[in-house]
Formats: sequence, C-alpha cells, structure tokens
Amino acid sequence: MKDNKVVDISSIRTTCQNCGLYQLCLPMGLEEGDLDKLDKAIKRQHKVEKGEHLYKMRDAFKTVYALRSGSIKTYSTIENGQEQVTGFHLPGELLGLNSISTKFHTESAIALETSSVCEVPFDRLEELSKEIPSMQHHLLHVMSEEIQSDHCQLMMIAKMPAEARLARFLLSLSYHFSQRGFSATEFNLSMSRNDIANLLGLAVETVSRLFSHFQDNGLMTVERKHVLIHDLDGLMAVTTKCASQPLADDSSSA
Amino acid sequence: MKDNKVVDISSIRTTCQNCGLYQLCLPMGLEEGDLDKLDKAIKRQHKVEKGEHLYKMRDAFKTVYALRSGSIKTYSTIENGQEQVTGFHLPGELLGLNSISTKFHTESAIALETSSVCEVPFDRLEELSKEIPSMQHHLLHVMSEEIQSDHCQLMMIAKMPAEARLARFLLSLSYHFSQRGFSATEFNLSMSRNDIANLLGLAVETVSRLFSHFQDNGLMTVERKHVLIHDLDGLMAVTTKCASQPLADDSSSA
DNA sequence: CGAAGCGTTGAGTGCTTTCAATAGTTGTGG
DNA sequence: CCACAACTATTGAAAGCACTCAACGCTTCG
Repeated sequence: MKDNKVVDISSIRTTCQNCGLYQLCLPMGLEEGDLDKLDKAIKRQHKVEKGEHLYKMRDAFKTVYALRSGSIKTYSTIENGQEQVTGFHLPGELLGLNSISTKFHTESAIALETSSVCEVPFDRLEELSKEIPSMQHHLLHVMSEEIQSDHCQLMMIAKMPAEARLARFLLSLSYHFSQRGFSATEFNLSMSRNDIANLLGLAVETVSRLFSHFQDNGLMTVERKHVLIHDLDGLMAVTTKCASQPLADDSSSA
Repeated sequence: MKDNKVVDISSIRTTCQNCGLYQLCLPMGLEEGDLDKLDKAIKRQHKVEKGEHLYKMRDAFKTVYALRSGSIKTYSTIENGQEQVTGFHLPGELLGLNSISTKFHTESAIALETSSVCEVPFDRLEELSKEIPSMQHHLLHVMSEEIQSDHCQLMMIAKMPAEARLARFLLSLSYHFSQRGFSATEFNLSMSRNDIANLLGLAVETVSRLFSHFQDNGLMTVERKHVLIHDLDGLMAVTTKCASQPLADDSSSA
C-alpha cells in the first residue's frame, strides 16, 4: 500500500508546491492553506519564445509574472528613443510589480531565451494580500528589495570604474546562479554584450575589452556566451580596488 | 451660531486633515473614517535639527517617517567608506519604506535643515493596510514610484552627460517645489555642492563649473545656495540635447 | 555562399576627473 | 570685535578613462 499506488499522470499539474522555485518565488513563507489560494489564482506555464515580449512599456498593468525558467531582460525607452536596460531576471523573480503606481507598464520585458512564466492577475494578488498577511508583507518585501538593488546599481554606475562594474555584474550573476542550484563559476550569458554594456552604462567596446583583460589576467575564460570564472576572489578584488582607501584615519590611529 | 463658536486652542492638535500636505502624503485618497485610524497611529511633529540623523544605516527598521517640513538627505555608505547620496526629500515624502525587506535601514537619513516629521510605526501601518484597502494600495504605490524614480536616475547617470544631469536635477527640484506651492524658478538649495555632485555621480568641481556655464548662458543665476532660473525651457533643452537623435529613421521617411 | 549581426581590437578624441591654488563663508575663542 | 581655523565653493591646468570611429573576424541564417 506504500508504493504500488498508481499515479494519475493528469493529476500532476504544476503547483507551487512542486515547483522548484518554491523558496524564491511568491509562495515563499506561505502556509499550506494559503498556498492553495495562491495556487488557484495563478495561470501557469505561459511560454515565451526568445525575442518575444512579455509586456511592453505603456501596456496596461494587470498581471504580475513569475519567471519559471529562462531569462528576461527588462528595459525602458526614453524620449529620444534610447534604450536603458534595467535588469536581467532569472527564475523565481517577479516581474511587473514596479508598475503598480502607474497602472501601465513603465518598462518592457523581453525573453532572452525561450522562457516560461506564471501569470498572476494583480487584482487577485491584492485581494489575497488582504487575506494573507504574509503575502502582503512579501509583496512589499519584493519591492523593497528591488529598490535596494536599484540603489546598489546606482552606486555602482556613479562611483565605480568600468572594470569594477563588469566584475560586479559577473559576481552578481554567479551568485544568482548558485542560489538556484547552478554552478557559480560556469554559466552562459543569455544577454548580448550590448545589453550588458547598456545595463552598466558603458560602451559595447569597453565591455569587450574588459572581458579580454579579465581573461589576460587569468580571472576568467570567456568565449562568446560561455563564461568560466577561475578566480572569484580576484573578481571581488577588482570590485573593491576602486577608490583606494579614503577615510583611513581611524585604522592608523587606533 | 455660525461663527461665534469659541475655539478651544488645545483641541487644534495637528491632524492629517488639517495638514497642508494632505494630498501628497500618506492620507492621500483615504476616507474620513480611515483617516482617523491613521491619525491615531501617527506620532506627530518630531523635530530634527540640521545635521541630525533621522535614522542611520543598520538601525532597526520600525518606523516610517513622513516629512512635514524641511528637507532630508538619504545616503548609503559602502564597504570602502564611500558615501552615495540616494536622494533629497521634500515635505510630503515618506522615508524608510525601502528598508522593509531587510528589517534594518539600508540608508541613513540626515536633515539638511531644521525639519519636522511624523512617525508611523511600521507594524501599525501594516495592520492598517489590512483594514484599509486603499492604504495597502498606496504603500505599494509609493514604493513603486520610488522604483520608477530610481530607474530614471539610473538612466540619467548611465546615459546623460554631466550638463544634462545637473539641468535635470534643477528641473526636478523646480517641479517638486512648484508642486508644493513654492516658486518653480526661485528657491534655495539646502544641500551642498558636494551632495549634488554625489547624487549625480560627478565631481564637485564639475558641478561648480556647470553652474557657472549655465549662468554664462543666461539660463539661471546661482549665488551660493540661492537659485533663480531664467529659462526653464532652456534647461529642458539641455537635458534632451544629449545623444543627438539616434533612430531618427521614421521622422525623415514618413 | 553572401548578407547581416555580433564581437573584438586599434587609434584618436574628448569629457570628466584629479590635482592644486585661491577665495569666500562660517564658527569659535581670545 | 577681530583673528584664525575649518569648511565650502570656484577656477585653472593637466591627465586619464572611457567613448567614438573604424576596420576586421567570426557566427548565424537564409
């Protein structure tokens, strides 16, 4: 009676419970009952082909997307037609939340590779938030995290030299991959050099040159999209070696 | 019976209802009854002297602050001791919300001049959000707006030349002042050149030079803290003249 | 196989920074 | 009330980092 139970294959619909991203995604910290409620609100497994948009800037904001697999680039287009990449997103991340205030999307989201997402109608999500305290908290949490990361990005572009920015970018990717159970030192870049440069506020050529430099210094091997990091600490050192040591008064006097 | 009513002076405690910032602040869009609930949760009129901290990075996050008067600078300190100014805040703005996710403050807030704030315990605010739907929505709204503005800031630092950044900064101040009933063309800068430079990712000297240039071009007069804008449109032009006109294909062909 | 797109590399330019010196402002104590 | 110190702001000159322009190689795809 233990294991001879026949499983009805049709009953294994994907639920948040059996989703590998359980801990990273919306259901984080939810209890059994609440999880079911959320589960019912979610339209699952919308597939997005490479180059296809999840939503475009100025589209009505009605849905929050949870990325299940693949990777998504978000970007805004400004007056003069220039593009600003605002982020690359990996499985488990929520997309669209930053457009709550405007009722329409303020950035576009495009798939960098074939990806799949879960869709959650935002009005349902707001209702759920009323019923489920931890859900409300989680929403605020996610948005707060985005603000944090934006501030970090801001600091980076404002203060760090190109070299440090790219190193930091690589380390960030590395961290996020490792968090999702992938290798921290070997992965593929789903985005183009152009996109990387754009995100970091650099010229494409600069990114290309820096990759070469890192390679020359033995920090990593990069071949097209494929990245192999040899020296994580070395990369760390690159991010911190900017702006020597200001305010070093106390270390010497104490 | 109309106007011979004697007013008990002690009863005129400051409430959200009679606060001039009603429309800009937390109470925005609340109904009478809900407003009372919020009112009860708020500890009012905490005064902060110039140079005094409202909170410091790593402090426990328990309170959200609504700025009543004055101006506040928020900034983060990074590993190497460097400071990154994340924003200047004017009356009506909410401070602290971006630290929800971490339970401790991720930036410090310091008064640029004598200021006063209302304090709202965050746990009370979260409870209220459950009872008052529009409050929950408003919280998300405010955070979403901050993300918007951060993205904007990001774009600015990543793409715009120094000149355009400062022009944009001035226009932003101008707008916010006018929104609060002050002159859009004449105001005082409560922050130092250093702070401005820091926010914009520039050197102090560059900011100083640009002020001089703007003055030479007749766009504005700036004397120490005092700013008088002569040509708002001219400043606008400065912000947009960066990155000539890329992707101008359709304008010529159509 | 040719075209188009992406990525790399080189040379020269320019914007912004850094270094440095001066001037103006503020605050403090004699 | 003045003098001195500390800080903030302005301006100049020189250097450097990243950009633009340009050419070339590689990959992809029709």
